[in-house]
Amino acid sequence: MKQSKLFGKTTKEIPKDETSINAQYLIRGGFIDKSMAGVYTYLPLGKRVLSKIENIIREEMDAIGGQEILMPALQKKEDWLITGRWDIDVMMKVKTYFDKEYGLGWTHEEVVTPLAKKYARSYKDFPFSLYQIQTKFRSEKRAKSGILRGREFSMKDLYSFHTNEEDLNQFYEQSKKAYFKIFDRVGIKDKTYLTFAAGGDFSKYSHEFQTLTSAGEDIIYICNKCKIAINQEIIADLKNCCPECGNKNLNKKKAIETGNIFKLRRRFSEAFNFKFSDENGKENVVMMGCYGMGPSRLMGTIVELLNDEKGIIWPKSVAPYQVHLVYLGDDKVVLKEAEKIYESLQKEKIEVLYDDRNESAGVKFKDSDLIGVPLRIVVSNKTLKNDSVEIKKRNDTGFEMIMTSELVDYIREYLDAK
RNA sequence: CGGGGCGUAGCGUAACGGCUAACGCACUUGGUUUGGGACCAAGGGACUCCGAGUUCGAAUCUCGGCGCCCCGACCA
Repeated sequence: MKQSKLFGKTTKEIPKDETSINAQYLIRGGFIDKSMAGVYTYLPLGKRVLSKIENIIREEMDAIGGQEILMPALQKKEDWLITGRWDIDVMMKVKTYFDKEYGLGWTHEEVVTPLAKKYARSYKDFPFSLYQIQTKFRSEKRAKSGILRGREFSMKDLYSFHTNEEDLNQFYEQSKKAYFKIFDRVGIKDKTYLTFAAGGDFSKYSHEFQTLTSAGEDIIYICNKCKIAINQEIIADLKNCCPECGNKNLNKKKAIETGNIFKLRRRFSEAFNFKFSDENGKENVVMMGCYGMGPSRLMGTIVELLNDEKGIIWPKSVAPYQVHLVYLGDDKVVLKEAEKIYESLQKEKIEVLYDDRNESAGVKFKDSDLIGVPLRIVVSNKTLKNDSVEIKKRNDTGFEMIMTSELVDYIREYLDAK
């Protein structure tokens, strides 16, 4: 992508009504644009990051047998009345000209349960799991912290269906592992803790995945022994969650909830009378679990964690581009060489953002630091004297000179490295 | 939803109740620059959030509304 044609602009000034790091850097870098409180547009750069995060999640959900579907955001009022959740305050409602009401989905049990019931009646159909990545709507009383808590946001929600509790438990454990794989791949695993949290009216506890950051809204207590955390909301139940952790081993921290998994058990299958026939032709109620994770919140969390005073430091896995090719000077020969490199990298299917703008070196470097692409390649008459380019890693201060002819191999090696 | 703060050009800010609402960034045109946010010159862009009121006169004061941010509450 030629930066001169890229829609969106970097800015020097911080929007005065945004104080969170993620919002400031993402807006300044031209990743997102605020539409209203808690509602953002993802600009080309931001959309690329979001898509990459979504694809990582997609791959890991597929790996545990999840099948991707897409359910409606516009939902039937009747099904919400069945579960008694129509009048919950986070529910956004829309009304037509003729006063017909619909709900905007903030979760999808009310859609997925009737759906699953329609197609799965025999024990032979189980277990299975369905997921989607979709826009959710929640009427947050107070949207805050950029894309960490919005009223409209991207969410992956997976629902699993089982004939018995052991099978649910087994899948539940599998999903924990899948979640940590995702956190690992997007570069925030070492700050993310499995956390005991309140379970609601259908199971005593749920598990959250809490990522340590000062921008977080939750207080968790991390057990120094077992590396498991407990949400402040249920800290009184400490002994049940983690018997071996005494009070003195706990470390109090602020964190953001980056995932949440629930054993729904029979809460929704009972409400919708979702039963299956077992081997003996006897009917039993289906067991369910749900597993949520927000790609947009994950994106904000990554920015909160991985940045310096100059801008964002994207992990390779989710960076909008892999390489930022920067050309300096106004020399026609240099420009031509830069174009050549740009084309050769594109031919090699390397994702490259090419700063072809007629800006001063300072502007280009500042923008490059802000956008935070992992590898920066500088082409100037200085580097070309030696038939080489300069390569700098965003997360490193030094740089090295590489022969132009060896550039593709260098990049490949860097990208393939863990 | 309670408390606090703020609404002036795309963004950041300035302007005692008193001339045509000023400046920086960004934008347009021309020229000079080109390894860490360059310079010169000439431009364009504002119903000062909306509505009422006070006043000879309102961006400025008063009231109401709307919006935005922060703290708290809330977040199966």
